[in-house]
Amino acid sequence: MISKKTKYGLQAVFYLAELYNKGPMLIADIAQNRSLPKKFLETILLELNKKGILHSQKGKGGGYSLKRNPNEIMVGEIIRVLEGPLAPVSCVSQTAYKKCEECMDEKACAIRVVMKEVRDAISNVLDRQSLAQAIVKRNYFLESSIINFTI
Amino acid sequence: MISKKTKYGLQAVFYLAELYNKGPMLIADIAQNRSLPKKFLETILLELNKKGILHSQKGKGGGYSLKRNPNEIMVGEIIRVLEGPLAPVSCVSQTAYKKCEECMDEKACAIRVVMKEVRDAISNVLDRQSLAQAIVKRNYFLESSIINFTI
DNA sequence: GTATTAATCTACTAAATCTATAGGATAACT
DNA sequence: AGTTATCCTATAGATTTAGTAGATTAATAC
Repeated sequence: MISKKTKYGLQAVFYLAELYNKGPMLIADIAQNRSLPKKFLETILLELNKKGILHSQKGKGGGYSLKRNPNEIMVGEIIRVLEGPLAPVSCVSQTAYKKCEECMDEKACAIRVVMKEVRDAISNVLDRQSLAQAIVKRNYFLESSIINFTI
Repeated sequence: MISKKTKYGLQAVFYLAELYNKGPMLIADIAQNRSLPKKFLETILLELNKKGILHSQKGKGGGYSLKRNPNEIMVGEIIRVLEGPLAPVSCVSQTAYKKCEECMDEKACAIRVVMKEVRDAISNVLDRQSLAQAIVKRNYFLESSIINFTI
């Protein structure tokens, strides 16, 4: 299960993606709009800023906005910044490989074989799907559920 | 990343899978053989026992063995017992659905749409792969790496 | 250049979870 | 009855999570 921090960050980023090109948004406004704890969100957005996902502007008229087009930011990027590697075990991570401490023989590890497949499966979803695509998909489901309701 | 508890449990279960039909194994032997902390392993195996993965026998000649054939135990089962639901967010879990606390409107959630796909991708790997299959796959890789080495 | 605005930084804390270990109870076998 | 091995409950230290407080820095407006 992903942490609240990651969920909050994703919520904020999706929010900014929907308002892309509408100018910077205040932390306070994002927090209020999405019902997120403001101070906590502050540290999350700061991290996303440092990792090149967001752009910030201080002072009046300032705030946060996406640094790149929502079409060019993959959901996996956000997850990696906030949650860490996608891989279920560090020994199959592509971006942050590390031998498992307790592992005696990596080659002879059945867990590793399975988890490699899991990592790839997760990556195939998260690294191929942009923020924009996710929103389109969400809107499609939302749309069809409204139609079902009104008929 | 999965916890050490889950890794230890998987190691033990794979070990028992390889020794299926060779009679019960002692916790102490499993722990020594796989270099796992014995007392911790004890609580892990107990949990797997209660959830119907393992069979135990007390007294002399006793120990632990798989309750079912390694072909019939999916890796996903073990993960669910030790780590919890496969889903990255509880609102897309098939086995343990629960509305996310911080969520305002599930239908309008872009995170949910993406994470549903992730859950399915993970499940497609873990719920279709038995302990026996994973071991066969591991042996195949091991085999071919030995061949590469000896040539 | 001063006031205002809004992000940045440091540091701290409460609560929960993880990683174990201790020690006695229970059951099975000899 | 004695031995063996799992079962059960409790506990404790370390780490992570979730969040807050308060001062600092930078940009803008006047």
